[in-house]
Amino acid sequence: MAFFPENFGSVASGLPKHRLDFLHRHECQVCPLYKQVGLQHPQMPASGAERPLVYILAEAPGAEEDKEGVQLVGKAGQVLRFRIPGRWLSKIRWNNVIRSRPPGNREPTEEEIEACRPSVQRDIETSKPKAIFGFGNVPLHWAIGKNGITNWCGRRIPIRVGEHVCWFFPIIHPSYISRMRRFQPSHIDAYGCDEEVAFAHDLRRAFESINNLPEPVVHTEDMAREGIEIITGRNRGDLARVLDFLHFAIDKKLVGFDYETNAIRPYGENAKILTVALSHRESTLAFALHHREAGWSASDKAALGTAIHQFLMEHRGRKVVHQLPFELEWSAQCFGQEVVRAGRWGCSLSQAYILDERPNTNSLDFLCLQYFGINLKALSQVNVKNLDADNLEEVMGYNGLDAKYHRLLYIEQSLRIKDEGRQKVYQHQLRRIPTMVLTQIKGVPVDIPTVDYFYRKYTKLLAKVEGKIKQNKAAERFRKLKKYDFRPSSLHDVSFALYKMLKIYGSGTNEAALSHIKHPLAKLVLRWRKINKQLSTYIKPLLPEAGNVYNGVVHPTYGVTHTRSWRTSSSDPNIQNQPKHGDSKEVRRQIRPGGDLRIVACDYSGIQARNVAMESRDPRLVKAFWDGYDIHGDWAHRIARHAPQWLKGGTLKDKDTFKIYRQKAKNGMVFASFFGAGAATVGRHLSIPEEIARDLIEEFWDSFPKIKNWHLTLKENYHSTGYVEALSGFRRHAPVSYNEMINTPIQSDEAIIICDAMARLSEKDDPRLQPNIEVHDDLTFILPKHEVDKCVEIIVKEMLTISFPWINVPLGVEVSVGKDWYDMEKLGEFTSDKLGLGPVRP
DNA sequence: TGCTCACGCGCG
DNA sequence: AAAGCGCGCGTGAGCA
Repeated sequence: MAFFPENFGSVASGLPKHRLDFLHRHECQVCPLYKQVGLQHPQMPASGAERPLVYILAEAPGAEEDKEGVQLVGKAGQVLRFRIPGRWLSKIRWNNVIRSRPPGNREPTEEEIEACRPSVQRDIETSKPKAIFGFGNVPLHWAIGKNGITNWCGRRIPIRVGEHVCWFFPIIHPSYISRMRRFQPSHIDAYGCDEEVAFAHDLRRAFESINNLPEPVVHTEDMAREGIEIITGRNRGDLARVLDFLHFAIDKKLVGFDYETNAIRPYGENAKILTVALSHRESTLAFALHHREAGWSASDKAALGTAIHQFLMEHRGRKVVHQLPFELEWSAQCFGQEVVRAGRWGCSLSQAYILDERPNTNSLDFLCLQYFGINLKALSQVNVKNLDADNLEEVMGYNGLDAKYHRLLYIEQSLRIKDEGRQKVYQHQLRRIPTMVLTQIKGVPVDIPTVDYFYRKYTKLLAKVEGKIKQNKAAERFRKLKKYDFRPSSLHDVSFALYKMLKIYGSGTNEAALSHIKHPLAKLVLRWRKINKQLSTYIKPLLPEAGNVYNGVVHPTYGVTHTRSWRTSSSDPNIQNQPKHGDSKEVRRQIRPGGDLRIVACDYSGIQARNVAMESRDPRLVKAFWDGYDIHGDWAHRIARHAPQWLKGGTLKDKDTFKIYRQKAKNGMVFASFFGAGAATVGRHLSIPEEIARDLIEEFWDSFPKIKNWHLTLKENYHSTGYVEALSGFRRHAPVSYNEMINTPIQSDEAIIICDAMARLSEKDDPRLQPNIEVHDDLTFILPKHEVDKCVEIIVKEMLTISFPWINVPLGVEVSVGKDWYDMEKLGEFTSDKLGLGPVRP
């Protein structure tokens, strides 16, 4: 008897095969726990229903369980049993991955788990449950060979346990919930900690799904490899075969598609697509393109290029890939930008992200294990980092498997998206991909001489500060004590020097902490950090040797499947965090298109506050945006009334003072309250006593009752559904903290507004209207000087067009223009209501 | 040497 | 019962 299927070979990680066989053969006789004394119920048998629907599998018996001889009757068991509906109790069977209590409740070892596996497996084979609910990491690893319960919980995975195939539901271990709880919930709708919401919801969904579970299918290696054909280009007829297949696929509704390349980005001189794979139903074809071992002649390659281009332009179905931005960017660079919007595409990664936004859960490997119970990665031995050096057949095998599973995964997830009513959100997600890719390709112009100038300037500045640090008395003392130079970059060194050696009163090493310290060393450390940040984060990545700038253009990547809030992110290098304030801002001079070109930045003004109005529909806040009521100024006055000491002797009658305190009221009080801050935080922000802050907040909620209401409704909905949903339709799943719960809709509404406007501009197919940069509330363009006015008119109109029914306040856009990204001057400010674009005033 | 982690800090 | 959140990247530290 095979104790576990081959495709879960990783279950055995750590133990050599002979040792596993030994443990499986002799079971309890060789179990390290066998000889343990003092156990009241060693080798505890499974209990409960003989033919259960649900098999509850926990880690190991605890003290209470050992005493009673029944699984999950201790504290953790109570947490779990509290949430199991009574009608289910007769349909459940209980067991643990190991059946004897380990000393001191320590985690069971792999040896113990494997010694116990045959008996647990036999019990499952005999009792034939429809589903196994596995609690915590130990059963998860037992079932699929993976750790990471917080990533896996709430899913269902088809698994094979010996002769029995069933569904596995990973759920957080109740003992973790019990430990995290801050109070004991008195009824089923109360939750003692954020994680308990996830726990309860996962459990409820698992029970609810039992009666309409599909047949579980666990893919084997043979199933995975079936129907994959590879073409090297070395044989007669190879070219015809590829052309044939492309012709065959051209009218197929759903084609899995995948490239293997020798680089992540397609911009470098040597960037090449090595192999290509297409998959349709039972036939998958992977063929060589520019791989080192490909057998094509130059004319073959030209013919292939033409054929692929034609396929991309004329394919009438949908090409489905995993991580569409990648395939689109390469397609555009290698076959022409016109292919980006020529055909229809699908993205299984985007589907996964829309269904569940948790990070690190959206790789093809993860999802294939989730949906098909197969460990795809284990089937290939390719070196992903250097595919061109790898064996061609191996690379194509890998490529073919990927394309095949893109398609299969897409089909599975399409059903799930439909079931959960997520089509509309997925469509929005899909729409922003070509939009973002075209912005990536357009890139951002870098002025090389300026980069060079800043590099020299900041290198010198850094050397100067380092010289001063060397001469510093305290740093000298540090050197004598520690026998090495004081490093401003080391938090250890900084902390030791200031708090241990110099015995300065305080703690912490961040700017807030160090800025209060008078000692020159603290000042020097801060100065060093500032300069080093400029140099290493904003200047060095633009130097030629960093390899980010191609022909004077940098192409930051936009992530559209990474964030917990549906915002985009930017990387390699990050273009969304370039300094904008104070002295640091000057590095923006590096972004300069030159000639007659101008940088034009269009910012949505106060978009997040407007999102709060949209979400809450609070009458006073909504009115503020229609009538121009100055909330922040009003609250500056109110704070001053409650806490006159706040003004430190100044008066709000003075214009400059008012401006400063209006800003403080905005950030410290108004926005903080919108986002769920409490009295302690507001008091700290405003430097006023917590009790006064509490009174202010009370008054604030009296003024904006529906905002508070909205917070509470969000919480209620979150508790009943297990996720937070925004007006945008984006969902964030448990566990979500109270403040995250408030923030998520705001950020995701903001994201859909800007991405929608960006997509509309991009779809006009006018290269001038394709933004070069997107920064959450800002679209930045590069335009010829004489076309700025004309283009801004179109851009502003598109950005201010109201395209969602839930927008209940006017939108505003502020435009500024400059020769580089530093010297930007305001061009104008526009609002949707004044342009007659709506929305309708409520 | 390569990996993960915490921290600090830039933006929204 | 109380509660600012969302990113990416450079750095050192600790571990294998």
